[in-house]
Amino acid sequence: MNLLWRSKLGTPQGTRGPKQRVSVDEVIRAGIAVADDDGLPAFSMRKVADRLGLKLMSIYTYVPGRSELIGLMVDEVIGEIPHPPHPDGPLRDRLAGVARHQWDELHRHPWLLQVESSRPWIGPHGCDRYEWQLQAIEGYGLTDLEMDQVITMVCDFTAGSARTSILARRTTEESGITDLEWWEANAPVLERVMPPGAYPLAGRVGTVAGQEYNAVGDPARSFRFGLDRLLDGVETLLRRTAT
Amino acid sequence: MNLLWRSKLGTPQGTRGPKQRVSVDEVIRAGIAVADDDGLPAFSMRKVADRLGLKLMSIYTYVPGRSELIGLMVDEVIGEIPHPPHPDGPLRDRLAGVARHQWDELHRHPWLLQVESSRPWIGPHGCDRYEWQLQAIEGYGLTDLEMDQVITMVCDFTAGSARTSILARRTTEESGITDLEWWEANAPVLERVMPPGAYPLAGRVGTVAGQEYNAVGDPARSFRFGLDRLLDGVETLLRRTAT
DNA sequence: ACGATTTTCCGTAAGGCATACGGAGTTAAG
DNA sequence: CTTAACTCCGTATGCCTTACGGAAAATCGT
Repeated sequence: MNLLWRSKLGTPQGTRGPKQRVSVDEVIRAGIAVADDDGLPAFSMRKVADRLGLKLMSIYTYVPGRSELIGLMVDEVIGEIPHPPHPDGPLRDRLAGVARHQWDELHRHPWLLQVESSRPWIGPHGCDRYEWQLQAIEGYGLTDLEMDQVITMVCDFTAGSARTSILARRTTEESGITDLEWWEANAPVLERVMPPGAYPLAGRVGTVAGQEYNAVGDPARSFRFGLDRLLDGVETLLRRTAT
Repeated sequence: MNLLWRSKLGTPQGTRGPKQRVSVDEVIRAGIAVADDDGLPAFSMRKVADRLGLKLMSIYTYVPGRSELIGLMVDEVIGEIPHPPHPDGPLRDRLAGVARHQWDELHRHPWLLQVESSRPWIGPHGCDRYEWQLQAIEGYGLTDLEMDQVITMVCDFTAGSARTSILARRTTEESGITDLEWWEANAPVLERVMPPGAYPLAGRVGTVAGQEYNAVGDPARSFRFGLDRLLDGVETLLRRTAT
C-alpha cells in the first residue's frame, strides 16, 4: 500500500547503508517489459533481475514479493496513457471512448487479464481511472447506482471481448499457423469424427462466418458489433429514465 | 484430438500389456476435482495422480501432458449439464437462458477462465454447445452472421462479468475478510494518502453503491443489469431488421 | 507351452520457479 | 571510530513438468 501510493508519500526512511542501484519505478518498468514479452505465467523474479543487471534476491529489497510487484505493475500501466477529455455530445460516444481506451490497454498489455490478485490493490491510477469513467457518464440523468452499473457493464463486456481477441492472437502467434491452416489441417479428422448432420446450424453459420471473417472469428469486429448493441441498450435506458 | 473424440472412436489398440488401473475418464474427472479445489495455477499432475492412487509418471500413459489434460477437462465440463430446450417465446428469454447457463458453469468451475490454451480444442461437447446456442437465436429474422455475432457478444459479456464475480468471491474466500472489513481497515490509510476532493465523483458514487450493495460491488446484480441492457440492444436490432 | 512383444507403472534426474535465511560489505549517524 | 542500518546476493528448501529407461505384466504368435 505504501509502495502503491509512494508518489504521494515522502520516503521517510533513514538513509544509512549503500544506495540502491536502481529505483522501485525501474523495477516496475522492468517487470512490465518482462510481462509484455513473456506473459504472466512465465513472468519470474529472475527475469526482472536479469533485465536490471541485478541478481535474483536483490529484487526483494525493492518489493516484498512477486504478487506485490504485479500489483504495482497494474497501477503503473493504468496510468501509462493519460485519460483524454470526454467529447461533448451523446453519451454513446463517450462510453465508446471509455471502452476503446480499455480495449487498447488490454491489447497493449495482454497479461492484465491474467492478473488474479486475491487482494484489491487500490492505487492512485486506479482511482483516477474510476473517476474518469464516471465523468463520462455523469450529467445524463442516470442515478449514481445506474452510473456505476453502466460503467461496470461496459468494462465487463470489453474485458470479455478483449480476452477472446487476445487468446486468438496468441494462438496464431504461438502456433505459427493461421486459423485457416489449422482448420484445413484438421478438417479430415473432424469429418471422420463428427456424425454427419449432427450440427446443421453450426455447420451453416460457421461456414458463412468463416467466409466473411476469412478466419474463425474477427474479434475486433465482434467487439464493435457488441459495443453497438450495448450502447443501443444504454440509450433505451436513457429514454426510459427520461419519461 | 483422438482423445477428445474418444467416445466416437473405437479403441483400436491391441490389448497386450497390463490392464490400465483407471480410465481416461477417471483421470479427467480427477483433474476437474483438483482444479475445482485448487484453481488452475495450483493444478498439478502430482495431485491428479495422488487422487487416483497412482504415482506421478503413470498419468502420462493416459494423457500426453498437462495442457492436453486441461483441454479434455474443458470439454468434459461443457458436457456436464445437458443443454435444456429453449423456451418458446421472445428471443430475449432464450438468450438469457444461454447466458445464465454459461454464468452458472463458470461459477461451478472457476478455473475455466484461467484456461489459456494456445491451441483451439474442438471437442464434441464444445460443438454441441455452439449448436445449442445457435438454436436459441435461429428463426428470429437475423442473418447467419448476425446470429454468430450476437452469440459471441452474449458469451463475451457473460465471461467478463463472471470473471469479476469470481475474482471477488475468491478475494473474500482467500483473504478471509469481507469487502467491508477490508475497506474499514484501509480507510485511514487511503484518507491520509488521497488528496481531499481529488475524486469527487468516485467518492459520491462509491458511497452510494457501497450502501446499496452492502459491499464494494454486487456482481450477480451487475450481471443481471448488464444482460438486461444487452438484450434491450438485441431487441433494437430485431426491430431495425424487421423494417 | 513358451518366448517375443507390447504396454503399464514408476524411479530418477534435469531444469525451472518463489522465497526464507543469513552473511558480507557499504554507508551514515552518534 | 564504533555501531546500527541497509543493500546485495549465495545457499537451501520444496514445489513444478517432463524426458528417459527399467521392471513387471499380459497377450500374441508359434
